[in-house]
Amino acid sequence: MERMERIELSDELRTRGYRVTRPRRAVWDVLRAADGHLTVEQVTARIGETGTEVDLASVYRTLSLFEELGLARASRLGDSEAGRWELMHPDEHFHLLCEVCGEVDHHVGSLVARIQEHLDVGHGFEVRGVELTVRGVCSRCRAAA
Amino acid sequence: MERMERIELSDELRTRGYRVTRPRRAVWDVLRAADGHLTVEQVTARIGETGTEVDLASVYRTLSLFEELGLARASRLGDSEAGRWELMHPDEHFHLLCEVCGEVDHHVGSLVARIQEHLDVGHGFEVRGVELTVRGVCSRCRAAA
DNA sequence: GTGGCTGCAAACATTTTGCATAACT
DNA sequence: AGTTATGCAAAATGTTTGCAGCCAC
Repeated sequence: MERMERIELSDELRTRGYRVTRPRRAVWDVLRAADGHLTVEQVTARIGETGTEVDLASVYRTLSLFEELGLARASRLGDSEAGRWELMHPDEHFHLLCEVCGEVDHHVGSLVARIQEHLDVGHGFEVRGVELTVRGVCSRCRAAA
Repeated sequence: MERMERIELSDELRTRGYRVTRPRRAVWDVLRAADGHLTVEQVTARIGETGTEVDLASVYRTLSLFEELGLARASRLGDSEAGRWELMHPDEHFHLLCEVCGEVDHHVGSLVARIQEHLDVGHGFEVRGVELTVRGVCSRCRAAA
């Protein structure tokens, strides 16, 4: 499984003429393991924990590349300054943003697909995707309050 | 009408012990006139166009205050760095984000309300609000392509 | 070997903050 | 008059870029 993911990345890169490098593998592995929503700072820190050192700038460049290749995407949920990154995954899902602690979780379900079906925005706007974010308070923060 | 809006702001501020100042009126007027989604830079520039000068820092502070008072809110749609501000309005609406030019439009409709009705995220998450963003290409950019 | 990629450092963009002064009440 | 809010400047934060050397191909 681990190996498969790595091979997928190599293919994705090499097929389009990009090189497979240590920073790119490292960022990929971290995003893969994290399952969602890390800041660049967090990605870099987690890479560091594994013994490898990768420069912030390289992480930024790598994430931009991944975005370009359709492998990852950024979002800026909440009020925090920093962008948060996750690997692209095919499942329909939306985000649960806790207004207290700022954490972002996923919620998988058909809701987004159903929205998209019923969507008619008119005005000649060509719909390419739908993003749904639910703001609220997560169970942990409710327990703490 | 103009006057009414200004009186509303004064009440909102004075009721809670805040002062009614030139920068606060200026920011309010600009947001009111713009009907949505200006960066802080844009707000400041538009104030400048009316002859008044207000410092960037004051615009930031004013917008934060408005947010605290529930009068305005920020969003960070798209890939741009800068946050965009709009006045809070009671209508249910969601955002149309053009992936080409980056512009954000509103779309009013019952969709968001209907989503909220059918929403069951489980996990003890307390839902407070729903944000829907539709990504795509606006009619202008489609025409230009 | 060579061209793309990295690390480093410096630039850039956005937002926040400290402090003396101005201005709202 | 008393204090809050402003303007200015400096700092903090997040992201991008130029360039010399390194490494994947």
